[in-house]
Amino acid sequence: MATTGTDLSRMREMNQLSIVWALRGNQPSTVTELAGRAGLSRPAVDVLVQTLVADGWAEVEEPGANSVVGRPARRFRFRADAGHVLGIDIGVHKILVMLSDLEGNLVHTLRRPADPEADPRTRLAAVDRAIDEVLRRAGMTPADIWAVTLGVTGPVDASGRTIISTPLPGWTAADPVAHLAARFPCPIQVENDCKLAAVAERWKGVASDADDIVFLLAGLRTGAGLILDGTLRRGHGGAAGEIGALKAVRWLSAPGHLENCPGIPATAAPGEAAAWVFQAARDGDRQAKTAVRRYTRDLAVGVAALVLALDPQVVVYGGGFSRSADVVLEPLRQELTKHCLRLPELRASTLGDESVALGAVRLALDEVDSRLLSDGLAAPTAPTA
Amino acid sequence: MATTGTDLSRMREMNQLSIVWALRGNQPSTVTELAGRAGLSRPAVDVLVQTLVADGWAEVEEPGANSVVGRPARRFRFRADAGHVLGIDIGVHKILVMLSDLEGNLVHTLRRPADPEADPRTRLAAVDRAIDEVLRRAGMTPADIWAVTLGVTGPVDASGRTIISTPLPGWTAADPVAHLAARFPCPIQVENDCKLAAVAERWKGVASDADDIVFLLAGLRTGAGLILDGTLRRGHGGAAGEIGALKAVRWLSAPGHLENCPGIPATAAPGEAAAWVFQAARDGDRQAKTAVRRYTRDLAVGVAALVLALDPQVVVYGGGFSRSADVVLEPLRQELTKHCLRLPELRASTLGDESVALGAVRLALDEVDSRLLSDGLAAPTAPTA
DNA sequence: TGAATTAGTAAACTGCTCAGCATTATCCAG
DNA sequence: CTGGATAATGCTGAGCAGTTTACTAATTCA
Repeated sequence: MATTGTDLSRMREMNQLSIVWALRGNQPSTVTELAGRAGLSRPAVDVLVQTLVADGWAEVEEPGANSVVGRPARRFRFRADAGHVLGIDIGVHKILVMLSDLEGNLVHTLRRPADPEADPRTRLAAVDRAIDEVLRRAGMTPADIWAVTLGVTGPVDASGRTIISTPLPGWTAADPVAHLAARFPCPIQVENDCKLAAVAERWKGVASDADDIVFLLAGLRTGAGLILDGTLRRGHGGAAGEIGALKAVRWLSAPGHLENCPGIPATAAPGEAAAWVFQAARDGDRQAKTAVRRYTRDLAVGVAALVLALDPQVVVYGGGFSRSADVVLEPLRQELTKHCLRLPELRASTLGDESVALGAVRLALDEVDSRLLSDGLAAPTAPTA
Repeated sequence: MATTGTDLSRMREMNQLSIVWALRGNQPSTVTELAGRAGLSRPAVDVLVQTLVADGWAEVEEPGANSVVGRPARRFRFRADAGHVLGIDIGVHKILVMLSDLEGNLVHTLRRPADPEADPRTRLAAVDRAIDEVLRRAGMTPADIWAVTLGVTGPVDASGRTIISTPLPGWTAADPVAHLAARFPCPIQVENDCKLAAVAERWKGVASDADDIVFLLAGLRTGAGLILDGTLRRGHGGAAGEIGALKAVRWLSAPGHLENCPGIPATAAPGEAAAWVFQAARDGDRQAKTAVRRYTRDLAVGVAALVLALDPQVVVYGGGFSRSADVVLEPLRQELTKHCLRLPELRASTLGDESVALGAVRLALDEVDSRLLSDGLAAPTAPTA
């Protein structure tokens, strides 16, 4: 807790930031409203907001039709389009690129299928093409981007590399940060997909009210992302949440119960088998229900370990299987009751397979914010890594 | 991230606090040194430190023999004895009371045996007597105490009550906060013993360099305390770290391997059996070594679950068994290698059975600090709950 | 004894917030 | 259409905190 001394200029910086925080994510606001929100006096807010307008961080909205008595107030709006960030999900089967403004509004979203067998070079080339397409549509250049966050499967270390256990072929040799740094001058971040999805779920998803969250990315692979006390926990080596690696936790084999369920039509695509089983279970098929129960039982051990270790408020069931949460959540709850001391809330994700890219956007925005907090806000320009 | 506006007086408060922070835990310091540490100018520090002296937070040390060239500087010292806190460990077999000044120096420590079968009323009465004795020796009254933290076994909720699973007979009905609040006007806190021991280990123990710590309280009971990103994680319901409740994790039965080891002399006291086995294993006894290996194997599953879930930097082996860490750590390391992706450092606690009370002191001091941060520092007086 | 060095102190200056008052723009009633 | 009521804006002076600069005081060493 090393508090450091403050002087006047730093104080002004902080007050200016508090105005930005009060402006952002709100309707265009009058000076009086901002003064209330930021806890400052009206004159102080006035001059602060003037300099924000002069620097390009905010813009004035001249008063229009106003049904209230008295002189109509000018309203100030945060210029969310002063900068943009990219959130990118590099999945096994797809690439998802999201372009967002500084308020987190999505400007463009682009989805491209990916070859599951592609080597890192090919995969990164596909990512490059997708990014180019998004920038082209938005009429932007890499210099307009303030931060980029990439999501990949497998644990990611501090340098953005995936050392151990990734289902992306050859990915342990890839250095995605270096690859993107060649094109983007701004900060570049790589993060594990489960962690990003957890972040998204707290930002725009089903757990926005909770500070302690265990997020399950359930699909053909199972993973977890942890948010404790409102912030993402990466672990010392970036490998937090990898409980699936424990042999007693059968997350690796759990989806097998679904894929090997008797009765799956031979016509079903490899990725569709699980969906078929869930639907069959929903329709009352006996064998399918057994398969789901077995899957849930294997899943529950790992979830219980996380719940007992962390005592979260909410467990979010997300990932590709979350569309079938209606047949999973109840048996999962029953299994957890057997294992746990205190049962957390169980919720199904609503963000579907966009959660990873969305979480990447949020992390990129956090990066921008932390730059603002440490460097203060001069004119809005892209920070350099 | 709701930044709030600042004005001059708040700024002064913060700078004053930064001087206190720079003063505390250091040798008596000159104004110039403080200015460097706090990042303020010399004149500014001078007037701040003057008011600190006037308020009773600091005292001057007139310059004595000084071998350096130039005018000798006055030195200022934090008045650590301006206030005191109590850290109390209510164990099954013992009660340990620590009285500490504001710098964390222990003024008095008192250990009293406790009846394992005592009901809560009797136990709390014994605690009262121990507290009275400590206060008497220090010549203090309850009004001189600024914060009290109690450590108990079993998970503790936000109100300081232990709802589930405690080895203290009848304790679920006890309300220790209410009991102590009748005597102490200051803030009172109750916390789980494993969590407190973890805090102590990061404060004065073997993990002071780490921010992500899994602490094991190993004894006839096994428990865990978690420190992530440098702060204690309680979990949403205060039950974080209770991985031992999982059936696949055999922490409940693990110490049984030691107690049921053949060859234990009948003369050994019930609590001494384990120590005998550890010693025998150290001496090369075949059966004892097998017992230790079995114990370690059961222990390792739970540790591996925590390590995989959290990816800590350090695992600290503490509690009553930590004296025998030399025969446990190596087999534990081998077991963990089988389970984990990334092996954290393994360290043996050096605080022994004082860690819980010491952690309680640290938490009480944190309480005092957070009061200072939020309320600022007027004259040093005991805060009221 | 005087030069060098460092600490303490006072004054001038900058920059910020705030309170209060005059000004301005709008609505509405007569 | 006009004057009064209402509320936002703009301006000025007061107060406060920290920095800079310069000066004085106290000590050591040659």
